[in-house]
Amino acid sequence: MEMMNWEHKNLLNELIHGLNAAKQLQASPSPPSSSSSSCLTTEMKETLLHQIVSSYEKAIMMLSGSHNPTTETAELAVDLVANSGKIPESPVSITESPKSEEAFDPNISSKKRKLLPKWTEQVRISPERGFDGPHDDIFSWRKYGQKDILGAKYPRSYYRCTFRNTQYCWATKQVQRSDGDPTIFEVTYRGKHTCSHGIPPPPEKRETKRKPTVVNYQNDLLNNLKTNLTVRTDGFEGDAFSFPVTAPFYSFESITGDFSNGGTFGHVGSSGPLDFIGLTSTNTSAGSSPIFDVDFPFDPTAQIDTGFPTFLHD
DNA sequence: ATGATTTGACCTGA
DNA sequence: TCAGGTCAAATCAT
Repeated sequence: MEMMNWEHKNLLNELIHGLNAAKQLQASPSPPSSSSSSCLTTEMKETLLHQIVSSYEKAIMMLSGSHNPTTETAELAVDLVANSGKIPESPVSITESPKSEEAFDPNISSKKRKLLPKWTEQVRISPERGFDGPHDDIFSWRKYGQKDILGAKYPRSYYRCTFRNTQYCWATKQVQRSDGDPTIFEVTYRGKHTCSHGIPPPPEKRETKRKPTVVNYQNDLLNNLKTNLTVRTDGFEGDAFSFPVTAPFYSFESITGDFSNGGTFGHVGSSGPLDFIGLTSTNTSAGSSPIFDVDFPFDPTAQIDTGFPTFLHD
């Protein structure tokens, strides 16, 4: 197959990923009652919905290279499910947050900071590549501390958003290497990014050309994807699907297009109600990757209007 | 020169 | 009091 660049592959993977989930959702008859065993459960639909939204967000983020709509959209997805008849148990380990205007408060108190949404991801690195730790999201972090934790074999590292002082972005993350499996890093994020990820707010709203810094982030992401990693989202309470607010993560084999082995993609857990997320579920067969023969109906390098709430504030 | 990281000191909440 | 989280001066990297 002709070499397709990483960005295209990732985009295709995400779009196909979302499409698969959407198809499953579509194929599921809406149950008149809760009796049929062939129908997806509400939890399964919820997971599918998250999957769809997540995939499209990731694809959009790759294309736009800009902001991060994920949390808002995750909340929307949860709302949609809730409105369809069931109030889901929180599928994302995010605690309620103060509203967004507080995120821009340069004098946000430590108490308020503690109320910022918090969630955890487990990131597996490839030890043979000599990777020290996860460097795996599009955001720009500055390390501000490291601490030995009682009973933990490895120290915990503390990072904050690079744009904390310039854009009052209060997002932080902690990285803790797992005692049991040193190839796994537990990354705890706190707070949504309110920054524009290095892009100075444009003088005119929208219609902005992508800045070189964004390209760098995307290149970084692609490099990381090449060198890294598999993300496990199976460590969460119950069988919830995690909604990372940060960059998309992939297993290496997904990116290289080899799905013949069962193709893990993002959610590789087997404990959840669904194990459909691998791309083998549809029109892939061993030894071939027909999904890569799809034409791009648009210019993937073009800036697009995502329609999501943005960080391009006045 | 500038920005990032390191690391001991300090702060805070349980 | 102590563990976890943050600050900030010193140091390092570019």
